[in-house]
Amino acid sequence: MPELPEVETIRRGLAAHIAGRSVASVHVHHPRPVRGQVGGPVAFEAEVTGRTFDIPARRGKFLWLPFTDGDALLVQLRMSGQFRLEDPSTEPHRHTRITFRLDDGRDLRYIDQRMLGGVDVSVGGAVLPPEIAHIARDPFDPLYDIHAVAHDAHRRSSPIKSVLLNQRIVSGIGNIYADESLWRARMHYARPAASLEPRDIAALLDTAAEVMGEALERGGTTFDGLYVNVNGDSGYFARDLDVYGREGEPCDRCGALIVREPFMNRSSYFCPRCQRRPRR
DNA sequence: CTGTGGTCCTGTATGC
DNA sequence: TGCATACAGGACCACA
Repeated sequence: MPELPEVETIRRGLAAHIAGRSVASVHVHHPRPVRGQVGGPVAFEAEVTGRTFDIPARRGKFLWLPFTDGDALLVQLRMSGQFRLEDPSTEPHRHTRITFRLDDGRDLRYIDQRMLGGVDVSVGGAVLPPEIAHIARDPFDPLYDIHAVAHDAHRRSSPIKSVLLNQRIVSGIGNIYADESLWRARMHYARPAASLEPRDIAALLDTAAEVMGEALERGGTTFDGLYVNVNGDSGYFARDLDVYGREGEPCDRCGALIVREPFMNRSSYFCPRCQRRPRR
């Protein structure tokens, strides 16, 4: 569920509280989120106990919690993963899957309703986990090369939205921010990437970075309890969305009614007047 | 090689 | 009320 702004909000929240903390104990409540661990939950608990966290890092929607020994905890939140830092005396959320007891007496709780994501020990992954070496840099990465991305995209036959969602081309953009960016750029989601000039694609990428930057300032987008920061609080960007989730409501720009269409097994929201469908 | 669709899960909303 | 269906902020993997 979380996209770049939400994951970055979580990363910052964790950075303020777990950097320098060591893990006193670990308890895995459900095996699925550690399914990648050889030896299962028991081995995971033993692997992580006693290690010390460094400053959390992120690429796109991937989060990792480096240990001071050079390894890391690689986290894929996918649709419903979240972290909360809470006092052990508070009642855990019903979907709490892993509890990390820290040496300051607080609990880091990994909560995940659907468990599509997971947590893995990444050997040697402190700087960049090898498991996500194929994930492209995101627009907030200092080494992100927007012109290289635009030229790559320009060679693609697929719809421009598929390009925005392809984490091997540019990472961090998900279904919400893809739709919001396309609306701002007045571009239809089905427009073939190859039909666009690299400069137009670069402008779209700039727009995507702009939208995600604004969302980050608001603490991310929340519709329900499935995205919250480490304190359990919601972000406020949902009230600033222009098209996502607004089927049947008037476009903020022209007043035409927002349309929802199926696209790649999910939904695309757009303004039929501002964002003209490509011919053919 | 590239691009698309099914799949992994649980929960909520909606319609009959 | 019960039941069925659709849908949900993602990404991997098989297959065309």
